[in-house]
Amino acid sequence: MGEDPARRSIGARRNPDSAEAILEAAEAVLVEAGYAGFSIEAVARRARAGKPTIYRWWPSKAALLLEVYKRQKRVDVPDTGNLEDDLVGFLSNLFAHWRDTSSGSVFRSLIAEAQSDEAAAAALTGYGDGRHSHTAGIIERAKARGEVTADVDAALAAELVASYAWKQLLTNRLDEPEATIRKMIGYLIGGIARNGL
Amino acid sequence: MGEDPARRSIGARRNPDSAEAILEAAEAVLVEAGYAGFSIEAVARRARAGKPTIYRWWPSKAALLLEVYKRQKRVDVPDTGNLEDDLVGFLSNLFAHWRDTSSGSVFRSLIAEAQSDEAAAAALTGYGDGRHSHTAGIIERAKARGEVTADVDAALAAELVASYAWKQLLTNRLDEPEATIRKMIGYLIGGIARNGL
Amino acid sequence: MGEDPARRSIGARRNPDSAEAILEAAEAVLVEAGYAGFSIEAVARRARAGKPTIYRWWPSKAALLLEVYKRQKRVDVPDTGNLEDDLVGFLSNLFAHWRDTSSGSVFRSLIAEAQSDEAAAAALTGYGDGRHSHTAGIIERAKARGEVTADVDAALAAELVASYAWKQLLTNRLDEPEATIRKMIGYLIGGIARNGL
Amino acid sequence: MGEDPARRSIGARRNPDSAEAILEAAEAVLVEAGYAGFSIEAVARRARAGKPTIYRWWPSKAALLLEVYKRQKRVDVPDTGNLEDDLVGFLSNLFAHWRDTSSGSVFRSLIAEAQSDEAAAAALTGYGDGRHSHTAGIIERAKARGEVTADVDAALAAELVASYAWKQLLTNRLDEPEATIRKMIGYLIGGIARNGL
DNA sequence: TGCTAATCGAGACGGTACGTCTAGTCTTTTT
DNA sequence: AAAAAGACTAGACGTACCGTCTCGATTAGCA
Repeated sequence: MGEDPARRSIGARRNPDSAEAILEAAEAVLVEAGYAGFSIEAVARRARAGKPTIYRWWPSKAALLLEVYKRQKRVDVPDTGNLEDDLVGFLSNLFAHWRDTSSGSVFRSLIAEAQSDEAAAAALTGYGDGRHSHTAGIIERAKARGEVTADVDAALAAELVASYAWKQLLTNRLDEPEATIRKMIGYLIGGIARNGL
Repeated sequence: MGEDPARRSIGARRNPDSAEAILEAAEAVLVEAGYAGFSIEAVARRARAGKPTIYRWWPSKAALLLEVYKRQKRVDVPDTGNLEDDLVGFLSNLFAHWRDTSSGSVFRSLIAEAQSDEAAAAALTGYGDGRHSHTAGIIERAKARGEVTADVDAALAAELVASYAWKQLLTNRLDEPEATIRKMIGYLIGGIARNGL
Repeated sequence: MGEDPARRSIGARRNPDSAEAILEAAEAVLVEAGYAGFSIEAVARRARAGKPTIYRWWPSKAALLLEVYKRQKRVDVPDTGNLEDDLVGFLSNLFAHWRDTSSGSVFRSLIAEAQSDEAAAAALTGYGDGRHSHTAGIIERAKARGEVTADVDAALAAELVASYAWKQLLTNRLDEPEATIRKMIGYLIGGIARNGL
Repeated sequence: MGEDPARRSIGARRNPDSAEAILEAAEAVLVEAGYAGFSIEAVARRARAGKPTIYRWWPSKAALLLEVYKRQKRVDVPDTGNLEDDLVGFLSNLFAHWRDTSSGSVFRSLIAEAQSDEAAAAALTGYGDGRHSHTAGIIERAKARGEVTADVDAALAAELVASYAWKQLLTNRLDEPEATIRKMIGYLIGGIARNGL
């Protein structure tokens, strides 16, 4: 931040101060100017870093975005002993996290970038798989408690939850009332078919 | 396409040939170069049109994308008399459509564009709402047949289906086997909870 | 100069105001920052022009330099009726011109550029030939007056004079006293050999 | 060249192997890539040397160029007992030397560099003066033999010869036939004026 | 023998400029 | 009035070099 005079090389190895400054700048630019204003130039300017320093460590905008996203604090996954509350709580926390921190902007941008950048797409897939298995854990716990049928594919169900989250994020609808989320989770858990069918 | 010598003004009104050429070029560019290569410049070059001609009729990249998407043949919504088959069929058709035509590329691009362009976001929301009400129709039909509980929010359930479709599109997973789709739809209809809970 | 707001396109043809502004800026940059500071970026900045506008009309730094040089007022070639006075006057005028205007900087830069740019080298050769034939005219006139042996190669003699001028320019010695120039011209006209040899 | 593993420090003093490797690399780069491709970076890469090692001993590109030039074998100055043959021989040898070795490239580059680097200009002037006094020796010898008028300024005449050489070098005309050189030298020695004037 | 000091290769650093691409605006000419 | 054409300013792209810096290893000469 306030360190004037500028950062220098610390020898033939990566300067963590520079890396830090760049990641912080990237996040700030994203928050302030959005994905449209997110350019390597802008990040370099903001971080008082040279463009080559950025390109040296992050070969693409996507790589930078991904690392910025990874640095974010993770959202809490509640454990209430009840599947519905767990899932509703998870989604509520996630939406609040995306709304109130820069995470939402960052992740949206990452998804957008992945639509034109092969590497970003791959990174996103890999990253997403990891996250989903995390979410699937909620369902596995419920399975262990006997709340969920044993033959349910937890990963697939988790994917469904994530899909909903993605779409809300991408369409700027992170402020759904909890009731709506609960209804949605209700459909997933209880189904929409009439009993007896 | 092949009209040489170049199109000319046809007087004080929109030249439908130009509009057509531009939309076709936009689609072609998207298919051949992807969203990354999709620029007004490239479309103008391909369509042998001036950039201002494009900007006159489509104020943004998003508007052009949206119209290209709207021109696409719609996907069939089957009516089998059975909710599960209807939904599985719908998703299968949609994935095939996205896979086999340019629609997938176009829609992906539109979503990406909406992440940095306010107008695109609005257009996408509006468009999506229309589409969802269409999908919701499938559920309403099932409700009428008594397959679905009367108090189910068909729009929300439709949104859930759409969410899944979006995520598969955005993560390049349009080739899921029908069994997976059916399992997913099964969770939505029957829920994942154990009977009696 | 003072025209704010900035220049705009004047339709599908070259804007002479831009060309003018760029050439003036190029000259100014060269005078103020020298060849070392002469970059397309700097010229664009100074001229409030886009880089592509410069590259559109001048494919290389050399082309720009050459045009800047050509725009300069030409140096007077005196006609005193006497060969020695003509040549001394020509060189004195040339040195003064190079010293007192930007021409010297520009031409030096052009020669330097030609050492690394093939196109510049070609342009310089072509341009130089034209100039030398001009200088050779002085000698041809003297030949016509009978001052010079008929079989003298005027072009070669002119080249010799030009060589001296180049070297003085390139080594920052444009302030030689006229006596030195006259001595040098004397050697060319009268030779350095003892009479009778 | 082939010394693997790399050179190391040999203690608190200059490593002559490194100096040698750098000078050789500089020459090689200049020959292979020309002045345009001659960068400290490229020399360091080629020499397997660190950039600071180069900067430590040669503060500028010019200094490096100058030392490379000085290392070159000097051109022979013939002593035929006849002024014209001496000068023609000298120029012929010089042109051949510049053509057939890397000297030409190096010296051209040095002159070019001197147009934007003050230090290079100074070095070039100093070096040139030394060389000219050498060339002037030819004329002094002729003066001693009585071939040349006693009041002739040998240094100035030598400068004129050097000027011609520079210009031929800088304009890529080192392949002039000896006849042309002889004609040029003839003008210098005998003048171009008609006898009796 | 152990310490100091200078040098080495290596490579990162903040910067500047390169030449290309696209954005979005503008004007003229043609229909 | 609208089309084509293409120029305009602006600024981002990703790369190459600039000259400086710090590192860790190396070795000579001084203590």
